[in-house]
Amino acid sequence: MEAGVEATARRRVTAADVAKDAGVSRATVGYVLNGTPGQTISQPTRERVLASARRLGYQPNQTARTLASGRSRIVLFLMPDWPVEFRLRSFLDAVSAELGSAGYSLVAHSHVPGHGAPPLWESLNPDLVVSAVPIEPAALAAMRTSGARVLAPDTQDGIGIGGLDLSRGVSAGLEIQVGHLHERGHRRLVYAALSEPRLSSLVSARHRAAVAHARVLGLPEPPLVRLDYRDRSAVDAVHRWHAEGVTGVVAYNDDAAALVVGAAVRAGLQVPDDLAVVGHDDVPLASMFVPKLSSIRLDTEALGRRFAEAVLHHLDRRPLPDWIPVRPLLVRRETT
Amino acid sequence: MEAGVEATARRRVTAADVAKDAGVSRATVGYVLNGTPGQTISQPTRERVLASARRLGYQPNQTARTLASGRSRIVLFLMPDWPVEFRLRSFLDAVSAELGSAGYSLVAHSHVPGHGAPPLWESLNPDLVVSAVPIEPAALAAMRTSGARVLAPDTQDGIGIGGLDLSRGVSAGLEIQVGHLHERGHRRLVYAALSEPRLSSLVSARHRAAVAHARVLGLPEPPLVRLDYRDRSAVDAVHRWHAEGVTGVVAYNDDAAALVVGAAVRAGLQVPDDLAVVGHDDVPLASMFVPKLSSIRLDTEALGRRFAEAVLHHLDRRPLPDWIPVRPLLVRRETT
DNA sequence: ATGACGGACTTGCGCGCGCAAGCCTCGCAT
DNA sequence: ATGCGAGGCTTGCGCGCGCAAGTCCGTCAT
Repeated sequence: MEAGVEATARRRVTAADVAKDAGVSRATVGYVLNGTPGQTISQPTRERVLASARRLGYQPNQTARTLASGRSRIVLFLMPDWPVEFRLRSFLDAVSAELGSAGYSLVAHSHVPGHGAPPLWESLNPDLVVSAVPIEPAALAAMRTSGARVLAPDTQDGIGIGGLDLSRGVSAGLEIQVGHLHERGHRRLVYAALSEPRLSSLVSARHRAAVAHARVLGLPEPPLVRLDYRDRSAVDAVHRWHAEGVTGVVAYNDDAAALVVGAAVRAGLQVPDDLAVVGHDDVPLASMFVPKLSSIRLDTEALGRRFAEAVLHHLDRRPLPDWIPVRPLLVRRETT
Repeated sequence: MEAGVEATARRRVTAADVAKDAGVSRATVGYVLNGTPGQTISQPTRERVLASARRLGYQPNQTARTLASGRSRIVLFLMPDWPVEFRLRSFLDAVSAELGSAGYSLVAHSHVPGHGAPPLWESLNPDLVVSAVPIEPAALAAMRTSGARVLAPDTQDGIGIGGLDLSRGVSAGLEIQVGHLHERGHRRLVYAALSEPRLSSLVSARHRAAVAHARVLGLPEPPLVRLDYRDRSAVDAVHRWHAEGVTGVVAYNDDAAALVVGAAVRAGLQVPDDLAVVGHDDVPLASMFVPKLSSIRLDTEALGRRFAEAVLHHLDRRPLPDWIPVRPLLVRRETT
């Protein structure tokens, strides 16, 4: 670490410095640099200001700007403490890129309940808080009184977000999972998930969707089974299913699918003949597993772009455009 | 969405409102609420102020506070666009919790190069930017002139952070991987990674560490092999290794290990007799795979706590305590 | 010559807060 | 009676910026 840096740490350059340097008033600097409409600035002055700003390395202080204008150009995206696997990641990247080109910064944050950190929405003063999960009324009130607009799902069920129905895409994926097993001749199904407490709300929401679609197809309702990869629960479950005549497993995600398939293989069952399994998310691992996992792939990038678009509409208080669903894709491999 | 909310959206309550309500000056409100040392406030006044604040639901405006005090109590953690898998996640959670209890908010952000979003450090005005990867001089200068202190690794190599040598833990893991294979009698090793461009800097750093440790043990240098799960590269590699007498694979992470093991099984090789594989990270999947993957587990939570502690020291400009390394753990399963 | 008008700026207030410095009012020592 | 110091507040400035409302001056129609 060079020592000179600290010495150079003089006061940061403000608009006043630029003004003095360019021989104009501070307001003029603001008008030039912001291109404020309705203000006419002569070309020579404009150039002098721009030259001074560049020369001094002027960086507007966003904090002051936020205070003065009342807008921070920050969007806070609140998630439950989901594991951020790579699809969610590419979703966030897409959202971030899209919002970025409109001048907004996305801050994605996983809220871990009950660790006494100061709430992020207070420090950030975001223009908009988008939450993927319902927010307790108290916290919601706190956000609103702190000036932010909040977009959160109203139902307990899902990850629908305000007008933006993300859960549509999810339930569509489920319909494909269930439909695929049905089509392959499986009648008795179960819904399998890892006993990961952080995901339990999502799990039960999806399970409900699975039940609903099974009913539509005239199948018996698939029970929800939570498995733990640290014990024998998966192996036991597989044996039980085999005895009971269950032949199809709808997995919450590819991890759950892998666990089931692994247990089945170890139990000596034939996959997919004795037991067929469909995962969800199509993580890279799905195609490395032996046997390769059938799964559902969502175009999360497209989803992210759509989502960002909707967020931008919301920021401008424009009515939301029609939500064109992003169709999930079935990737058929060796487990069905 | 209830309609009443918008109507209720009156101006947010400020310290001035509280002052008026309590019949004191605005400064007094500040002194009471901040417990400013060196200011004596009588008990009755203090209680009146606290009561008013509570009654009105006063929330200090952090933006104004940041502007006035010059400190935002935000720490920005910059990562390359690593896939945020679950170990990194638990690391971040631990850091966040630890910083939170000291009144700081952690904002973790993956910088995706070249998407034209406004840089986050400007909007956030963080007290400290901690970067896991080296920062280009230009960006570093920009951060510093915008007032933030910056902690970034000086070497090109790794994820060492300022004085906090995270890379120590990593290379320790590698030594265990290489040492374990060596101990099991393997002499010709390769270092296998996924051809994920986002990880390439980490991959080459770790590969160098693997080479270094192999040399220490008197083994030939393990070459770096990048595999792609979307093509036949893994299967081809496995065949080649078998022909060349390579019997041990040090994998960059469990994904890479899974890919190699899967390819070996499909090629009809015996794991671990023909080919032994050690992964890294011990993701849940590692114990679900067939065969179960041997792997390295890092206590990322402990690592996170240590790290946060170091960050706090830095924030207070206290000298860093001695860095006690967090020892990685070898989890031996079926692939070695 | 007079005024209206618009271009090209400047003055100044406000955002909400932290904090230094000032101002009373007591009680108590002299 | 006077001085004095401390407790308990208030006044007021500054943080850096956006933006409304001036001010000044040259031009052009009347």
